Formats: sequence, structure tokens, C-alpha cells
Amino acid sequence: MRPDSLRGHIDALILAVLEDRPLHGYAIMEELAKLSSGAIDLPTGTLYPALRRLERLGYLHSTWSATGGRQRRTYRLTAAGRRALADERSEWRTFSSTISAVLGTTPDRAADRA
Amino acid sequence: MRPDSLRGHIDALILAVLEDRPLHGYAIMEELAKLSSGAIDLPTGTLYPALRRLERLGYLHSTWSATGGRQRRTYRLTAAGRRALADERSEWRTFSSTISAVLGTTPDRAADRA
DNA sequence: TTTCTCCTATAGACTGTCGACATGAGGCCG
DNA sequence: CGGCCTCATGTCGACAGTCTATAGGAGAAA
Repeated sequence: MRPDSLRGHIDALILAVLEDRPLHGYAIMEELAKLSSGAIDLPTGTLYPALRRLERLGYLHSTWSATGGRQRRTYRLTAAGRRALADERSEWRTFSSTISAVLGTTPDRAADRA
Repeated sequence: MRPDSLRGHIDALILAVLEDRPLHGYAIMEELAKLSSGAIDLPTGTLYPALRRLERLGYLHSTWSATGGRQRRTYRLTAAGRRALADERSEWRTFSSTISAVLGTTPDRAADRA
């Protein structure tokens, strides 16, 4: 996937993987890679600043924990984060059907098969 | 539509509207607005630099013409531009189904209804 | 004559992504 | 014991490309 095409959609992805359960940064990367069959490989230089930004916006809340000697910062969605996620989803639907309409492509059914 | 979410997809949109016939800049804006039911309102500060970039990349070729006293620069797709468009379309399909998979949304059918 | 639409264009601010780098603990292998 | 890999977090500076604002000019319409 072309780098930078994710721009503007990363927030949605992060919020989405945190919907069901809290995760720490590294686990978010792995989860995104898994859900996208390896297509999404979020660099740490993108992920960590994004997490801080989302926390600053009040969409995430983080807590430190130590597993063994390892420090982890675990992020969980706030109520505002859930609302933001709902917005992101609906914006994505609009966006995606708009672009598809212009390109003359019909979005395929990969999401259904998954 | 949130500004900036188009980032990385504008090239595809421009190439797509030029697929069937050459158009000048202003007409491209109108065409995009029309095809997207007004959702896409490309500012001139985005469009014109993008057109020059695409021409520099060899995807477009422009010619000046005068209708009345009005100067227009008309852009047409080159052969390389058509190949680029095909690439953009296939990248869009991948991108779109990837994001949809992560968000857990199924792209809706707006493209079919249009 | 003033204002609207058409039409092109640039400059500068801004923002978010990226690649590279830095740091450190734990685990495994030889 | 030494080295290297994985896990884990984070920053910095470069960069690209979008946006807002601004500019200019022709034709049409009021």
C-alpha cells in the first residue's frame, strides 16, 4: 500500500482496533497488520505520535503497566472515543462510496469474505 | 468530507475524469463536484499544482486554447497516464477493502445507485 | 459600473506521515 | 558470557501535499 494514502484514516483504524479491548502500542501495530493481511505496516514514528494526539483529543486514555520488566502503555477508548469512532465509520462510508463513484469502480466484497 | 482525507487519492480522481475526454482545470473541478454530488470541492490551490505535478510526471499533456477571450489550459491523458489510472484503480480497490475490513464496515452500495 | 461567473495561478502556513535513530529489557543460541 | 533477535516505547527532522488567502483578468448581466 502506498505510504501516505492512509493519511486521514489512521485515527479511524486505531480507534477501531481498540473498540473491543484495550491494547498497547505495539499490539495495535500487530493487530492492524493481522486484520489487513500485512497490508498495513504502521511505522512507530506514525503510531506513537498518533496515539498521543488521540489521547490529547480525549478519545483515548492510557495507563502504564509492567509485564516482567517490560513497560507497556495500554490505551483504552473513552466514551468520546466511541463517538469519534462512530463518526469515523460514517465518514469512511461516505468517502469510500464517493471515490468509488468517481473512479467508476464498485467496491469489492473483500470485507464480506473476511 | 473532511479536508485532507483526499490526500493520496486526488491523482486518481483527476486521471479518472480525464479518461473519457480532455478537460480544462475548471471543468475538472465541476466534473468532480457533479460526480460526487457536491462532496468533492477541490480548491484551486490544490487542483492546479496537482495538474502540473501530473504533467511533470508525464501522465497528462496540456494545450492552451482560447474560447472567446478566455484562456484555457486543456489537459488530456497520455498513454502513461492511462497506465497510471489503471494502477490507481487497483490500488484503490486494495486500499478500500483493507480499511473496510479493519473498520468492520461493508462499503455501501452508493456507487451502484449512482 | 459594479458585480458575478468563468478561468488560471502562486505563496505561505500547516499538519501529519515517514525513515532513521535512540534506548532498554528479556530470551535464546552458541 | 557475548551477541543478536524480539518486544516495546519514543523522538527528530525531512518532506510532501493540501489548504487558505490572495491575485489577476475576460465576458456577461444587472
